[in-house]
Amino acid sequence: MISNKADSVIILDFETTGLSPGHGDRAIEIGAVRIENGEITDRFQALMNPGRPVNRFIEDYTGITNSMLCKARDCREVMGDFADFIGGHNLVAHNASFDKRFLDAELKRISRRYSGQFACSMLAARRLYQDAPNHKLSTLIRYKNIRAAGVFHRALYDSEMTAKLWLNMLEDIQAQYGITSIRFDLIQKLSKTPKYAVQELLNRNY
DNA sequence: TGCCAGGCCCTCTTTAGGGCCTT
Repeated sequence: MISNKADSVIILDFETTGLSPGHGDRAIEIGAVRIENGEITDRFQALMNPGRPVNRFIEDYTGITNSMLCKARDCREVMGDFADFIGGHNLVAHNASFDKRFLDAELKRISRRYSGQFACSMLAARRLYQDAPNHKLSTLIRYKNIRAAGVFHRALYDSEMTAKLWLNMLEDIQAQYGITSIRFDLIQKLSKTPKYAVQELLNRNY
């Protein structure tokens, strides 16, 4: 088991009506896990009613139907609970720029904020696993031989898979570079480091 | 009815364009 500051985080995933909150898209499901000391210690999952129907593509892509969303709680209620769940934790998502846009937009609607920093598992994986076929979440799970027993594109399952990938990355950094206490900002710095400079960054033992 | 984004990265770059990722 690993124990360091970088893995005391909330790992989250949104399912949404589309790609852009700036063009009116809304969240329809939030899933998240809390990781502490290398283990999942808490979970959050909720569907939320966006106030309008989702299109057929989203129903097929996520398995979340309009019938399910009609019975779901309002986005405002769910996001209020989720803001309480994340508290002041640092946050991780796969392609974090996407989830951050929706988190910011939904919390703005209820005048809530968060104080944690975001890290992106996809950007970090692009540096660490440069030989992977691609850096989609499902591909990286297979690439790392992580046990998967569920269906991708549901928020809680994707957040759990992202959490397992995140822990694998921390273990790989620890094993390959001997960094015993991996700080969250090292992962953020790694994500912005050019590929050719990754080895140098990690060899510095931060 | 059809279409709509945005951040990051790479390169045949930087006075730009296109692919990757997310739903």
